[in-house]
Amino acid sequence: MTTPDPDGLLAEQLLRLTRRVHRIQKRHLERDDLGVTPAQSRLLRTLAHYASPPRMADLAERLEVVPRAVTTLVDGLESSGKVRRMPDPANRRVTRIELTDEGHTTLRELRGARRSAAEEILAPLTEKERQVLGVLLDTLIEGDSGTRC
Amino acid sequence: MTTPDPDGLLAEQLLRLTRRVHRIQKRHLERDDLGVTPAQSRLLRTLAHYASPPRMADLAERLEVVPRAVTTLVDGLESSGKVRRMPDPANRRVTRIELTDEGHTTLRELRGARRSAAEEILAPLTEKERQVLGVLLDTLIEGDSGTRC
DNA sequence: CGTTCATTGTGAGTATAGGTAACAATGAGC
DNA sequence: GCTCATTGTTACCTATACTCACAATGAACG
Repeated sequence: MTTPDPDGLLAEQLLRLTRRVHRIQKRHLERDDLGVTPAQSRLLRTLAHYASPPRMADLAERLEVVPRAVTTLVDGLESSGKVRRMPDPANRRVTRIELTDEGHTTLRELRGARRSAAEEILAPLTEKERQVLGVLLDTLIEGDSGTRC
Repeated sequence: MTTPDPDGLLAEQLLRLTRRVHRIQKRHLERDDLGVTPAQSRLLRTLAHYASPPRMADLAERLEVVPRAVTTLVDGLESSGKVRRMPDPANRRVTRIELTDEGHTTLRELRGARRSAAEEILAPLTEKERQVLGVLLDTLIEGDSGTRC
């Protein structure tokens, strides 16, 4: 009651839980044999949110990683034919990333994997609790950009 | 309202948040220059929970990693003088892990780092919200061992 | 025009965290 | 004794993300 978070217990729970999320996600991805890693899956999903092909830098910002990390992810996805690097005619420094047809297909199949993984992870929670958790996590994530710099 | 978690959104928030936790934790550890990685910090903290020096296998189970991972962590901590491998007189296969004096000192200093890291992470939440989050995370973590096997 | 400076993506290398597989030493059961 | 399980470790592989340096390009400005 007095000390709900003595010395980072909550952060520890968070990390512990995430190792679990990671494992489950990986297992579901492997089960469906989609040939993408969790991080690649995230990039694919992010990609789908754009109306027009984003630049590498855009993806880096969205994914909250350094640009170099995006290069690695796109390398993998491109070599497996899920995305395509497209030169930007207006600015020859930028390359835009586009989903291929196969990428779209994978993305659809991925939805199933993601859904069942999420279901497994969130099984112990009721609908209501999931909503609450969602709000709390959102607050924490939002809080980041606010307190930054 | 109708679909609080369309296709693993919650899991994604969780992962995203954890990357943030990781970064913050790492930064705080580096700031204090304690010479331990986040995972090593976790092992040290786990170690403190035992009344008598645990075996490697015990630590692996508690940390939810394969024994091999513990070997690596202990290697690092031993080479920096924070823990000591002790042979078990009763069973010559097992090695027990003990905190050194320096390890105890580091652990104390670590508390500060952990606390400030946790504070930074949880800043956007009220006391009450933290409690709720704690319960939810606990439920999720507990749910694991239940549905396993 | 040329010089300087910022932007963009990437090569090279590193660190962290984790995993598998094989194995040697040891203990336990018959 | 022989067989089998346990314990930690050696050797190696993967995924993720980082820093640093750099080449190519674009922008600003004298």
